[in-house]
Order: sequence, then C-alpha cells, then structure tokens
Amino acid sequence: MPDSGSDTLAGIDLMAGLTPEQLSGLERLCRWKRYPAREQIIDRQSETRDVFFIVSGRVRVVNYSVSGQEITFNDMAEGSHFGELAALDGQPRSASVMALSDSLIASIPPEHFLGMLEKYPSVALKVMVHLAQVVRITTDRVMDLSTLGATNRVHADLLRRAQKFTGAGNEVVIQPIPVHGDIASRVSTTRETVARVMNEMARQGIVERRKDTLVIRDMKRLQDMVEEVRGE
Amino acid sequence: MPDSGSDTLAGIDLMAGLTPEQLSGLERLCRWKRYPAREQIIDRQSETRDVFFIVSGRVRVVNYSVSGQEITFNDMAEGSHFGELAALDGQPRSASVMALSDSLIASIPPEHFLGMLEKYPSVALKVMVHLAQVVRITTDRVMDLSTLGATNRVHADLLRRAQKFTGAGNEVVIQPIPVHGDIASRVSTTRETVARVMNEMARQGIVERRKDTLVIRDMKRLQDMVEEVRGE
DNA sequence: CCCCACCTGTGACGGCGGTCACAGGAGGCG
DNA sequence: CGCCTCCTGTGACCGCCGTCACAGGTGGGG
Repeated sequence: MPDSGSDTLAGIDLMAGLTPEQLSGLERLCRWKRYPAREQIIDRQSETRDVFFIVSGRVRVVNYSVSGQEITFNDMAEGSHFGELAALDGQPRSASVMALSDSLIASIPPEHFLGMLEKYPSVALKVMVHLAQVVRITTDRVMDLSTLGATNRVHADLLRRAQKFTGAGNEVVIQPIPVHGDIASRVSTTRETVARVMNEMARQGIVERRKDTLVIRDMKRLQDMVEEVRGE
Repeated sequence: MPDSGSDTLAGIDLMAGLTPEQLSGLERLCRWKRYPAREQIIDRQSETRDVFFIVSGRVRVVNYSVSGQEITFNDMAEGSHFGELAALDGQPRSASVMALSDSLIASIPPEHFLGMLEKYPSVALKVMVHLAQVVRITTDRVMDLSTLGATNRVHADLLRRAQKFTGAGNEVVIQPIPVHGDIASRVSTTRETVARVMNEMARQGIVERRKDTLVIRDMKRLQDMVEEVRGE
C-alpha cells in the first residue's frame, strides 16, 4: 500500500511551502483518479490541458515511432508532476504517459493551474526550475545521441543509474535489475545490443549480475570509459 | 546598421506589456555589450549566471563533442533571450552561445532576473511558456535522432526551414541558401551526407538550387516524404 | 509440477552512413 | 587579375549495429 501521501497534495514537490489551507483549497480543484499499472494517463497529441500530480505510484513518459519503437523519456515518482507543457502553451500533448505501478493521480484544469502560478510565485519559480532541468536533461540526451555510439550510450546510462544509488565507494549495487528492453528504450538502441554490451562489461569485471541485483564492481573504471568519450 | 531596438529593452519579447518606466528601471540593471560576429558570448560549463537579451543581431547556441563535432541547438534573433537555465537552477551553463552577426546584447544579473520574475508575473509566465517550447523542440529532436536515419533527418530539417517562409503554395523560396555544414550540424550528420541528399532531391525535382536561393518545387511531396516516416 | 510468458544470450548478415581524399566552383580582396 | 578561402560534389571503403532467428533461463500460477 504505497499511499504515503494519504490523498493530499502535501507530498507534491511543487507545493512545498504552501500552508495547509492553501493546499486544501487546491485539493478541491483537483480531480482524483487511480490508475492501475500499465494504464495510459495521457495520450500524445490529445487535446487535454490538465496538469497532473503524482500522489502515489510511478509513471513513465514515452513516445512511439511509426514502426512501433518505444522511446522512454523519463520515469517519475511520487511528488512529481507532469502535463504542464500543454497547460502553459496550449499545444497538444507532446508525449504519452502511462502508469508503471498502481498510482493515485490528482489533476488540475489549466485555468486553475495558471491561477496557482499567479497566486503563488514560489510555485511559479519551482515550475521554472523544473522546466530548466528538463531542458538540461533533454539537451544532454541530444548530445549523447549525436556524438556517442550505441555501445557508449549504454555505458553512460548504466553510469547514470548507478549514480542514483549511494554515490560513494567503488562498488555500487543497483536494485532491482533494470530490464534490458527498458535500457534500450532509454538510449535508443535494441535489446540485443544492450545484452551484448552488458556481457562484455561483465567479462571485463566491471559489472556483475547477481540473483536480483546488478553490481557495479568498478565504478571508477565505468566513469572513465564514459568521460573518455564524452568530455567529462 | 541593424539597430532597430535602438538600445532599449522595448523590443524584447519577454518585456512586452511592461511600462516604459518599468523598462527603464530594468535597463539600468543591465550590462550592455556589443559582440562582433563569431565571438563567444557564453562558454559551456562556465560559472556565470546572467541572463541575456538580444537587442540586435543574431546568435547561435552550440555545443562541441570531444572529437570537435559541432552540434547546433538553435539560432536566435532580436527580441529573444538566453541564459535563463543557469540563473534559474544555479548550475553551470549547459551550452555555448556565439554571435552570428555583430550583436548588441544586454545582460542582467541572476538576482535581478529572479526579482523581475517575482515582480512581474506576466514576465514569469512568458519565461515558462518559452521554456515549454524549448522542451517540445528538444524532445522532438530526440525523437528524430532515435527513429529517423540521417537522410530523413535532412528531409525533415529542410521541411522545417521551408515552413518558416510563406507557408502557402506548393513552391517555397528559401533565402539565403543554408550552408550544408550548418544543416549537418543541426541534424547531426556530415556535410557530405547533406550534399548527397540535397542532390538526390534535386534529381527528383523536389528542390532546385539557384544563384542565391533554394527553391522547394514540390512542397507537398516533401511533406509526404517526412510524414511517411514520422507519424504525421 | 509443468507450462507459458517474459526475459536473456549469441551467431550471421547486410546496409546505412561516417570517413578520407580529391576535384572543382565562386566570390572577395590585395 | 589571380590567388586564397570557403563551399560543394562524388567515389571508395568499411565498421557499427540493427535485424532476424533461435536457444536457453526463470518464475509464477493454475
């Protein structure tokens, strides 16, 4: 029962700093809905404009090519929000979003979202900072796609994942093991290439696959491999 | 003498809607500087945080890979602004910016930029909308890089450029002719590939290279080629 | 317990496009 | 006017990696 936020907006990052009264005012403007895992929350190109808050659960932003290839943009956890682009600029949705696990999502209509931005400058600032970070991550990804080969992109992705767990030490444990297809969809390559790269790294003693964890044995070496080809 | 804005912030898109008094208040907070063509305005990774306004001139956002490959992100004209990311999130600069032509640039320190956002909600909104559009453009680019081959990316770029000129008719004139290397750097391929693709299209009668203009003879056909492979 | 769904591992093959190497244009300026 | 710089055009080559095909592994649910 991952209901940590217990059906309020208190756990939403954007709202940090608002008073309980302000929060409950906003809560009344929201539509609340549970989505089972795998269910679609936003369809790309659709004409809705609401902004969504993840009260509990996990969510994935994806897009599909004509050939069915899946491109993952981001996975988001409790406390985060999505759907602001359409609310801000009035364009159709730029990507699809689906629930990764059973999720409780609150959504607010665009008028009220904009009203909130005007009424609470601290929220507006947080929205801007968040957008700025999205821009940074996405432009980095463009750089990777433009300058790195598929093999190196897998290395880079593995490093990014590892850095999300205890940054210290020369050994890092990643858990649960990321599924190869998921990695492939994030770095725009194929499942097969990911498998080959991971095995090559295992042979070199850089990673080790255990029962249900993936262990980076030589974090330093991995970092070097990536920096060598990127530009620190 | 491209000094249309005559040394005020009146022509800056973000500032539309501010009174002359408010404008002149902001002008006093700015540092004004002329940059000759080709001169660097921002260096990636540097630790400055100012926000820049293009009073006159043109500017290009670029990054370089270790191997020296140049990745163009965007060309910007008078009235636009750049450098907000660092001011908003306090991180180092995410890209380099250089003047394309002789330019007059006003810059404002981060504190005052943030102050402006707080004092003028209309400006804050414009900043958000602008960021939202940057996100859209960049994610589209990630899609292109992930799903299209180099050849199709050139087609797509040509279409985008053509659409900036008179959207109507089945024939569009692009002027001045974009240099092949510039196209290559925007779609992450090589000058040679761009040349081959352009010639193939000329052979098919889709484009025609004139003295100093590039003519799209069959806009419809070009659109079809792109949509076929993208997903409208 | 066994079957089925979903994951991983690996070989073979072939094509897209990056790289290298030149051969022209075309324009500007000394 | 001729040189020098910057752009375009094109052939040859070859390596990365996407595609296809199939062989296990593993876990969970009927």
